[in-house]
Formats: sequence, C-alpha cells, structure tokens
Amino acid sequence: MTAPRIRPNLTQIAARLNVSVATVSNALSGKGRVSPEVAERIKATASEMGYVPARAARALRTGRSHVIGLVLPDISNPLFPQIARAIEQAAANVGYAVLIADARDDVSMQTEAIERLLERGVDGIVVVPRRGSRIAEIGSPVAVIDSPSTPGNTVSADHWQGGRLVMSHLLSLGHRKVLILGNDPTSNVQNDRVGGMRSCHPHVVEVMWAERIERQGEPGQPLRLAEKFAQGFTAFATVSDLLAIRALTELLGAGIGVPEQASVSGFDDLLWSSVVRPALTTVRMDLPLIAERAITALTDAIEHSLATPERPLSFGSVKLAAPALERVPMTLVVRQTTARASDAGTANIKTVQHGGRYQ
Amino acid sequence: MTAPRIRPNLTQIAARLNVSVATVSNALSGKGRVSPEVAERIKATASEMGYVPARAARALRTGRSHVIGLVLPDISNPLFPQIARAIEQAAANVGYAVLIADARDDVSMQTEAIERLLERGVDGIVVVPRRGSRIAEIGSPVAVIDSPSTPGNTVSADHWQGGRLVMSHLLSLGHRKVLILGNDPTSNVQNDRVGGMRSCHPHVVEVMWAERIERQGEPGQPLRLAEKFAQGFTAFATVSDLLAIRALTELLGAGIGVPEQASVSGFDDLLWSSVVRPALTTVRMDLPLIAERAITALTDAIEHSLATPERPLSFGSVKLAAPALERVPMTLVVRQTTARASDAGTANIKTVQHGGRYQ
DNA sequence: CTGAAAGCGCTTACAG
DNA sequence: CTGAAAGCGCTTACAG
Repeated sequence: MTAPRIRPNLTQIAARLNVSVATVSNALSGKGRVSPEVAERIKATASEMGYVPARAARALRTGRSHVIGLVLPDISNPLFPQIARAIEQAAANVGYAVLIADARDDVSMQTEAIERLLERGVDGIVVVPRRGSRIAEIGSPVAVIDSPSTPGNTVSADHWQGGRLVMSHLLSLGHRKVLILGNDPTSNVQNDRVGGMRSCHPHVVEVMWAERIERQGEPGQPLRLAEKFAQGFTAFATVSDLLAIRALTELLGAGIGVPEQASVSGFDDLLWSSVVRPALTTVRMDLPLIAERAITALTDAIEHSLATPERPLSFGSVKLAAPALERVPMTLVVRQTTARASDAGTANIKTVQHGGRYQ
Repeated sequence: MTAPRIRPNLTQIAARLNVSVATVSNALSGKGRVSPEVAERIKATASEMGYVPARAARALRTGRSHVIGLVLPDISNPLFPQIARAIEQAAANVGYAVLIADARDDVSMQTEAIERLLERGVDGIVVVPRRGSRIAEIGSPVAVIDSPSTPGNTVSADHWQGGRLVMSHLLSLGHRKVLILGNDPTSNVQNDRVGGMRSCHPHVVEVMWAERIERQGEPGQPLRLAEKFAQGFTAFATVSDLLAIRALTELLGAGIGVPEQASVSGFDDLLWSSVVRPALTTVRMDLPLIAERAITALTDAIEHSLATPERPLSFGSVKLAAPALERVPMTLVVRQTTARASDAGTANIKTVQHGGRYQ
C-alpha cells in the first residue's frame, strides 16, 4: 500500500528527501533561494504524497487567515445570489475564501454579524449595509458596497445613471405618462434609481411608493395600476424586478396588454425578468466589476493594515486608505418595445440578447 | 489609555493574574478543574481585556477548524438563499461556520468545489448535488441533501408526498383535467414531485416537460397553455414557482382568468409566489428541519471520524455511520381556490396565512 | 544554496 | 486545584 493515509506535512516531505523543512517550505512557496533541481524534486514529491498545506498553521504563523467575511443585509433578497457569487469569484481570484453572514434586515444583527466574523478570524469584511445603516469603525479592514449616496461607501453601481437609462428608453418609445414605482423610500438605492428616472423629464412622471412585501404569505394590497392606466399612464417603471412582476401580473390580470398597451420595466435583471411573458426590460449592475473593486480595496487595506507577522492585526486602529468612491455604470437590457417602436406583426416583443445592450 | 490595542492572548491574561496559561485555558473552556474563584477572575479579566480566542491556533492544536463547507449545484437557483440560510443557522447553532461553494451546474466543478473546500481545511461538507451526480468517497465526512430517490442521500424533503399534497388539493377543488409542468426530466426532485402528483389520479393528469430556461436573456418558447386550456385543462400544476410564474403570465396574457378559470400552483414558496397576482398555491420544504438533520448527521460523522487530536483527520478512510435516510414532509400553502370552492364575491383569491397550512 | 531554531497561540496529558 | 512542558505545522530571520 503506497498511498499515504495521513495528510503529509512538511516534515515528512523533508524526511523523505533528506532536506530541511525550511527548504521544503521555501521550495513550495517559491520564496527562498532554493536550487532549481532541489525545488523540482521537492515539488514532485509533495504532489506525489498529496501534500496539502495546513491552513491553520499557516494562518497562525502569518497572522492571516485568507478568509474574508461578506455581510449581507438580507439573504432572502433575490439579488443576493448574484452578489455572493461575484464576491466569491473575485475573492477566490486573489486567494481568499468568503464567509457569508446575514444581517436579516436588522441593524443590530448586522453589527453582531460583523463581530461574529471578526471572532472567526477573518482578515477583512465586505459589507452591503442595510439601508439607512452606517458601518462604524470596526477595527478591521472593511469595504462597503451600497449606493453612491451612502457616506463611507467604497464602490457601488451608479443607480442614478441606471434610472436615467431606463427612463430615457421609455421616453424614446413614445411614452408620455410614466409611473415610477418604488417600495422603500428609505433606501438610498431606490432613491437614486428614482432620482435618475425623474431627472430625465420630471413633467411626465409620477412616483408611487408601494407597500413593501417583506414576508412570504402576505400578498399585500393591489397597486391599482388599472386606475393609473385609465388615467393615461402607459409605462410602469419600477425599481426592482420583483415590483415589476407584481405590476405585470396585475396589469395582465386587468386585461391590459403588455407590451402592446403598457410597458413594464424592472431593475437587476434577475432570472425572473426573462422568464415572465412578456419578458421585462430591466437594468443590470456589473456585479463582477463591483465585486472586483470591492475586493481590491479590501485586500489593499488588509495588506496595508498595521499587522506584521510578528505583531498581528491590532484592534481599533486600522483605516482604509480613503479610497475614492467608484461608481460602476449600469446596463440597460431591452426586452419590451411598444407597438409604436417595434415592427408590427408578431407579439411586439423584441428581445435583445446579451450582446445587444447599450449604455 | 486603558484599552488594549492588540488582541490579547492567553499568555497576557495569565501574566496579568499571575496564573499559568494552562489554568487560563482551562478556566475559559470550563474543562479543567479550576477553583470557582480563580475561574471567575480569569473570565472577568478575559472579557475586560477583550480576549478573543485565536481560531487558527485552536484549529492547529485540535485538528478541527469548526468550519464546514456547503456545496450547492447552482447559486443562481432561486431556492439557494433559503438553503444557505438554513444550513448556516443550523451550523451556527452547533458552533460551525459555513464556507459556500458553487458547482455552477457542472459535475466537474462540483468535484473541484469539494476539493477546494477540503484544501481550505473544512471539517466536513454538506452537498446538495447537481442532478444526476453522485458524491464519491471524498475522504472527509459528508452529508447529502437531495431527493429521496438519490442513492447515498442523507436527508431530503419528501417531494413525492409534496406532489400528492398539491394534486389532491387541486382535485378537491373540482379540477378534472390537470396539466403537470416540469422542465427537467433528469432531475430526481422534479421526478419525485411529478410522480407524487400522478399517483393521485393518473387518469386526469397529463405531464408536459417544458424547455428549460437556463440563462438570463433567453425567454424561451411559449408553453402554449392557452391551447391546453382550450382542450379543457383547468389546473396547471408546476414543479417550481419559477415555472408557475411563467405559466401564470402566459395564461393571464392570453386572457384566461386566474384563479377564476384556471388554477396555477408552484413549488418552494419563494417570495415571488406571494408577490404575483393572484398569489400562487405552492408547496414548501421544511428547510430548517432538513438543515438541522444534515448538520447533525455531519457533525456526528466529524466527531466519529478517525481523527484524534494527536493524529489529525486521515484521508480516504472516513465513512458515515450509514444513517437511515430521513424524509422530511412538505407543507401545502394554499393561496388560490377556484370559484367552485371559494365564496362567491371578491376576486376568488383566498390567502391562507402561515398558521393556516395543512399537511 | 541550505539548515537549525524560534515562535505564532492554543490544548492537553502529566506531574506536583 | 494548578503549572511546566510539549507540540500542532508552518514561516521567517539568521547563521553557515
């Protein structure tokens, strides 16, 4: 039986080759000056023995766990998977794993979540803060992703510009009365989106803040969009795909044709927006880019934090190098055009594939 | 300045109190026999100094990271947040953190994800396998969550019973022609759900496998449900809320009243099912319970694995203690009843709150 | 280019 | 009940 049963360590590799553990360590990390031949033999033997470095030992010695935390305002938010995936990817690219924590839409739980992660020994934290909350100095590197209107923000999508994108598209289709639909007036993100929309042509739009459906099983009040349609509104521009689908089903159920008689647009480009019929025009964030920026800012902060190998991370004195806020542009995804703008014929549904967006 | 800037360690606490680190360690862990008075003083001093145990050191010494991995088939699956949250909760309850890995709907990436987690030093892994894949011996404790039809499964929802629940409800409403809608004939979960539905009354149902919408931006073919309706089908029983909403918008768009003329049901009780109008009747898994069972099985396996403090986890020889598969019953959430079964008047939409389910 | 040694912070037999 | 000591597996000055 040649296969080793136990996780080999550096000492065992060293013993096998009659070299020191220091040399093995150096060869494997490529740091120390080791002769190419020896390094080669060591690497070969290591992989042959199935060597996997013990993270705990490395972390103990270097003071770096190479794990970061991701604090999300609410895991049940449909956008969460995309965020989580983007952060995970960006972190993995630079050698970090991600521990996810859920603030459950509660500021005090958000604080707790941060503390829990710190106790877990993360090197830094990415926070998507609950709306209206501020991330205090936490004694550890931090990157914040929110709307550009949030103070202390690190990076975020340009929600205002996204709002302009979708509204100017609707106006270009010929709509003259547009109802803007939000459901959380305290959200910086929603306000930015609404603000961008309104800025295009304030005279043809009206804003409506719908009741928020927080929990499952509570359908909430109808939006009474049929009444709005009767008042002459032909476009319903919402701040989220969720709200858009609520609007869409209500309009369809009232016998109003979409997109023939009215347009519905969302935000975020969730899978749902392309699954409904007609599919929704929506606006998408460049999450991979946002995540990359956040991770870069965070890992920079981690590297520049006071910790040295011999003197690990100190509490209460680490600051970000005051990075400039980055605004990442959003992208319009057109899936509905009205009869006026599209070819007559078929169902007046026009789908623009991934290549066919414009900014 | 009294606040210590540096993370204190056991040695510093010990020095402050003129005791040994062993005593401090014992007092804090409650393990060793330490006199109550000393233990008290130590605990007080530790918290006053803001002591936080160094996980890396503990992990190195004990051979346990107290981190587990969660491998998911596809993070963009809308059910993922609920699963992640449930597992996280259940794991946190027993002192474990969770590292999430995404298989991106690809078997080889699933294997990679497992390996990555193992290299990260997790103590065990919970896998929700990609449909059709088998989890090989991975040399580490594992718990598998899938359908009961999946071999090697640890725990899962009773999808078959869930199918029976929703179908018998539809039949009780008076439907005589029911179209069952799935979109992945290779999925054990979907097959179980469909099987359960069919088993209720095979003569009144027909099964249709729709094209799967995998990527955003590709709306896919219409389901042509209006034709089915014309053939006399009055209930559309889908295997997922996603498919249900696709069906719902198509029916509404074709001028078919829901729920007055036709019923639509889903599976999973996602937020979306209560946001659309009319809200969807659906079936829900008891994810908290499933997660708890999975975590219990996993932590048992971890504790019984061959590793001892002095001889850490071995590779290739750890097995689960062949636990019996657990089937966790599902719950019906009724949100639509047809005219026949409900009071006349209003919109024939009846919502059953969380208290009002039945199994 | 290579190695001996110290030390990261903890836990755990073992001795007193 | 308390403490001295070893050791988990690594990395990193430092010496040769």
